[in-house]
Amino acid sequence: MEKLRTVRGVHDLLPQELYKHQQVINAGLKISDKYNYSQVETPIFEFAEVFTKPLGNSSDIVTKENYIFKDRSQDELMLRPEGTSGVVRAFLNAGLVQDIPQRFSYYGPMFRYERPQKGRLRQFKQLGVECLGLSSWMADIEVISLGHDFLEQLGIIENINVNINTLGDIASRKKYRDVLVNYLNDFQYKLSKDSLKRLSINPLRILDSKNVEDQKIIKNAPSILEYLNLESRTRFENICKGLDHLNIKYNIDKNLVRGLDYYCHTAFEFTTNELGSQGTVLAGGRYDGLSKMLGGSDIPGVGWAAGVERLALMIKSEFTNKIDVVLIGQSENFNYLLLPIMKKLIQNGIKSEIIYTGNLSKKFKRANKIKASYAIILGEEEVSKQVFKFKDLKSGIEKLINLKQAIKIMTK
RNA sequence: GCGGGUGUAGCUCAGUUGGUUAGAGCGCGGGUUUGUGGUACCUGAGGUCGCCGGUUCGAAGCCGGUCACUCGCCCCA
Repeated sequence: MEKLRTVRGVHDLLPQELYKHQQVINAGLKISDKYNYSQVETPIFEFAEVFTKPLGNSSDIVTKENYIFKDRSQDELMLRPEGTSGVVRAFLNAGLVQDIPQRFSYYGPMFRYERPQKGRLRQFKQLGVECLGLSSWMADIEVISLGHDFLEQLGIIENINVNINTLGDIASRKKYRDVLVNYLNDFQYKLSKDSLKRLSINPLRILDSKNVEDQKIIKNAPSILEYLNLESRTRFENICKGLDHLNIKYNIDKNLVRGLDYYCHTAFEFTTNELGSQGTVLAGGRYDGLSKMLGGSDIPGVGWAAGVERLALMIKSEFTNKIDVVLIGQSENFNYLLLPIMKKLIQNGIKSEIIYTGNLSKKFKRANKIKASYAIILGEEEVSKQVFKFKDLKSGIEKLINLKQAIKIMTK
């Protein structure tokens, strides 16, 4: 018992829980399809560069959270830590640059070597969408709208906050970065260790530090919104306007930045405070530089990914396995006669189970336990009369009828 | 990677300051019921007290280590 278990942060999914995941995934794929995002699937492992190049060497995902290994031909492979890079790589490989825009949805397991927590596993599922080939801000709005509809479908949107920010284009960000570093330099002695490290590597990330002392400093830091060039600013304003048109409520969070290097312009997060510290349930943004980082041509893109497990923790629907009918033989000799009957029932879309073992009392107990609505009982008497006994397990009423009649009752 | 909490039956949990055969409820098996369930009653099975080591005459309870879960940090979906 102790010897055989799953590895840390990796869980089995039994019907109860898997059902919820399925609810999330089905809702996500369905609404994505309505927005004309077609489902794709990419491998769960890739050459490591597919992820290391775009994610950037300073990101935690690359430096400490990856599952990286060499296979027997000494290729450096990585279990995918996120979905976007793989989808964009597939898009480039398929030559779809010739046929833009492309809208994709996907879901599947991702892997990150992190300390497990509620809503944070080492193998977890993400469902995401990517809109490739459109630099128009309309695509940003579309994608956020899709995410919003998704969570609305799941019935959890009232517990969600939408936060949005812009990182600007490269020029704006560079300008802002200098201003920010200049500002933060004055507080070097007060910054947390981590933030101090980031001051030279990735100063924007300091903005979403949760360290209390850092936050005091950040509070008065200059805002990127003041350093956007005209193009970046109008883009952001137009997106906000678009969300207003859709009646999507959002907060502008000037400290919202993304951990991954390939993001630019729009960044957004859908968060909840129902899940403790792992409150981000869906997040994404624009990643115009990604395609080029992967060695492709300059293809803009925008998208998001949602945490299936986190969303599953929020939905209420419960799994109940109800069965239409059980087939019961008076003794084991009758079991083989039940098989063709069951086959007919199944062909008519009736969920069935033959209860093979036990005396009649046991069989009915099981019928009850598995929440069967009806029972078909076959014994000597029935066989001689060419019928079977059909019992409504709710009312307890029994009658002798044939298969056709039984199917009629159960399919209406 | 860092810090706090937890680990006793399939599940939820009791277990006094270390002291005989470690308990309950639910669930599971058998029976009351030789062609009939849900209720009720009777009865049974199931635990190396996470694992390893130490202290002790004696450890589920104390100490150390380890593993897992959990909460927070980091980071992220």
